Amino acid sequence: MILGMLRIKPMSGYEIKQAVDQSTRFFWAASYGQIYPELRRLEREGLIKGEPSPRGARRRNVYTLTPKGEEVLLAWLQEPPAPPELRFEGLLKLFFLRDDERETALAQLQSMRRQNSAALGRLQEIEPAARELPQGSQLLVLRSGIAALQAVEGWLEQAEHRLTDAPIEARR
Amino acid sequence: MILGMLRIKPMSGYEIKQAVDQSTRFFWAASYGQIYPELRRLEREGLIKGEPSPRGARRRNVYTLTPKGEEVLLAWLQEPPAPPELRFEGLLKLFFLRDDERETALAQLQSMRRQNSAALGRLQEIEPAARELPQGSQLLVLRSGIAALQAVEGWLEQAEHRLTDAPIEARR
DNA sequence: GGTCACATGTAAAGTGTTACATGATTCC
DNA sequence: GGAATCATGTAACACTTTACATGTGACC
Repeated sequence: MILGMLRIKPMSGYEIKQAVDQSTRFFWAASYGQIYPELRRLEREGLIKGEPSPRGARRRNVYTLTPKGEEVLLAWLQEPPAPPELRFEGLLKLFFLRDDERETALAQLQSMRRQNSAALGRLQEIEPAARELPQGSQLLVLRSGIAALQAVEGWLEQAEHRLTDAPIEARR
Repeated sequence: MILGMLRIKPMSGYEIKQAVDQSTRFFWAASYGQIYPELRRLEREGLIKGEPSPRGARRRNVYTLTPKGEEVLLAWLQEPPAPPELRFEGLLKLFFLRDDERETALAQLQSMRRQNSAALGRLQEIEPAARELPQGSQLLVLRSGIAALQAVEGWLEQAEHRLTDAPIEARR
């Protein structure tokens, strides 16, 4: 991820973190605790090169891809991707809830929908600006997120309705 | 997750692992390296109780929820869920690929589609049997997975077509 | 006898988050 | 002066995977 970010343009660790938070966060997050040690390691391995580039008296290190780093990045970009990994606590809770705990299931579905709508809203807000992005694939990826969240949204609504409209005897 | 599984029925660590692999794996996975130590910890904390239940000379430990464990489980089931976490390497690669690397982007999309179709196929295979599951929510969760994967499938196809049909100049 | 599924576990390595610490600059 | 942002970093902890180790039982 760091190599990919640095191919877009040379950046400091702080800027990489910002870029992640503004772009890949939804499908690939990273914290300072990962980024700074990793920058050192990548430099030790000769894949990137750091250069002091202070702003006033505020120290700052801007990293650039080395030719070797670009090589490694390109090879990685061509390898088939690892299967996606997901950790979805909401679904897990739903899975464990029994038919006699419909109230709780409904509440969980509503929580999930709130979260999902919020995320979808954020992506949709970004979309107009993303049309100006230099690389078409970045817009593509954003739209994949929008499509997936919209599907989840639809499913959540349907599930909620099914629980709400369910047979009378279960309703009490 | 362990508490939830044990509420369905008392199980050994081995059986819990099997249950996870057959059900929640797509949105919540677990390895033996997590399960066995965790079973010990949960027993130490009094949330579950293990009992030797050998099959022949093959030792085996079956764990049951204690009242305290059930209490903790119910409280957890009612807490609002943590936001889902995703790690999707394929999207990350796509994100970093430039418009002049369309061949690679296409290959990655195809890899993703193969993976996605395979996963979707597995879920759809399960679906008929899942209608007989004791809890409606389990079927609900399965269908959420099917819906999400179908959405991704559609998006992947569309993205592939756009890349294939697009003129050499970048297409927005 | 060999292979596979049953069954439990540990050690090491790898991955990742959180909280903290430090200091500069900008803006109100 | 105080708060927010820029900027870098570490330490502790939590989490997870992988590989290995051990032994039983069923089936061919």
